[in-house]
Amino acid sequence: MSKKIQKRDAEASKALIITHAKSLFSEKGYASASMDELAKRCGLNKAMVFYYFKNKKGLYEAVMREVLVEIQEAITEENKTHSKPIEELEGFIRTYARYACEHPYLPALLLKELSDSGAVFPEMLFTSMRQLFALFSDILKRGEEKGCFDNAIPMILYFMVIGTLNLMVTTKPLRLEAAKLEDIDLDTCAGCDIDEIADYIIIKIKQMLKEPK
Amino acid sequence: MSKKIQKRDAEASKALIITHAKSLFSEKGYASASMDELAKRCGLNKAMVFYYFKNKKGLYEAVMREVLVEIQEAITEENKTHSKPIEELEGFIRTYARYACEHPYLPALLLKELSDSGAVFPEMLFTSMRQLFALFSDILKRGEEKGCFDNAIPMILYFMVIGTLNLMVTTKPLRLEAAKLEDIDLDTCAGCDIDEIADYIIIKIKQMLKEPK
DNA sequence: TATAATTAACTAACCAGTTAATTGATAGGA
DNA sequence: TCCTATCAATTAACTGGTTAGTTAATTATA
Repeated sequence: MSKKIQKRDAEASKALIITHAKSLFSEKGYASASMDELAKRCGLNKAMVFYYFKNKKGLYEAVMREVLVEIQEAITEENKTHSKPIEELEGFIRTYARYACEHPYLPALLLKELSDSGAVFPEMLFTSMRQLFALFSDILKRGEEKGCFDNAIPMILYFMVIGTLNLMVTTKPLRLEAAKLEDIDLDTCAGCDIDEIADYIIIKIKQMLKEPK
Repeated sequence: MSKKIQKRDAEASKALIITHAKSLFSEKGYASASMDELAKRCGLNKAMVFYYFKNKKGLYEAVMREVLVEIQEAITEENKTHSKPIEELEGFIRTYARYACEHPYLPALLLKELSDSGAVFPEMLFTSMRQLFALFSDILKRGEEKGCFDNAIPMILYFMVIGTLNLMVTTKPLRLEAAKLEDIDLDTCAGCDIDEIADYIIIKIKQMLKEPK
């Protein structure tokens, strides 16, 4: 069943649209992303977008679904390789960090959605985010039961982790620019790579969860 | 010099536009905010917007400037009442939290800007954010010199604080909705007020900055 | 030959920004 | 106190460009 190269390939066209839509939406945001430009980037006729995805919202929905499923699967998969809560937590943070850095459309799209309270597309951001948060929350809960974590409020800690990582990824160009100015002595971590950042967050989160003795 | 009520009042019209623009931009984002709708909300003619602010970008600039100056002044003012770094840090977090909660357009606008790397209006977001960050950074630096803080990377800690607070504010409606569902046992802190959240963050940040002995 | 994929050309709505005309406040002179 | 010239504030109506979405015809494939 190997696919031969053909002029017409529904799957290929669909995938092409999603790929370019991911970057377009994350660059411009939902409202400013033009379907004309998307078609041009894909090298397809604009009508194809509506043929496959009904309308702009439908395309955005498909994009968000793919993005969220991807990150969720990556993290869930990685999580299986650990048994101790501390290792699970470390894995969660490191995997999210790497994934966000390699797929920078994710933090951009997520922050845009979260700053809108899901104005464009509530329901599914909702379910997917809830599932990811549930995984994080469970790790902390198990850790508390085993006595290795103390005084954890999962919701706040969750936003601490993904909020910080998302911002560190999306503001990278901004921080690089700020580093060039030398009027005030300010370290914007412009040179830091994502693993260093993840390591630092891990250390600090661990410190936060240490039981006071 | 008391202003009498008159049919024509430039200052009042200008202020009216800014006020409604703040909420419109934070609700819809820059691209989706329509100047027609803004004029309707203000009860003014659309041409007034362009008469006072030249163009949409000019209005957005004015809005962002006001918002950022407001928060910066609030924090700088509060900061003067403290002398010890730990108290300064506490004050910074608590003031930002309260201000963000009382003016929810701030977190919405900030997250939108930061997720774009300042695509709409870079220069001044830049300077203002840098000044606010400089204040935060200085507090940590002084704390480290006095030996009360350890292993602080200001940029990451800054995003940890404002990232978490911004997200907790903007996602409040989302978290309230999530709390109604009971399929999985998940605490979304729907009932938490901003002071409790700020207190928790303060405790955790303090723990993170404790010198290891 | 039937059907799925693709296209060019179109529409109707919207939107930022302009313009020229009009209205209201006000200060100065008679 | 009234008249009026001036200028600032306000308006309705318009423009040109863009956008999401449609349609009917065309081409490739099995």
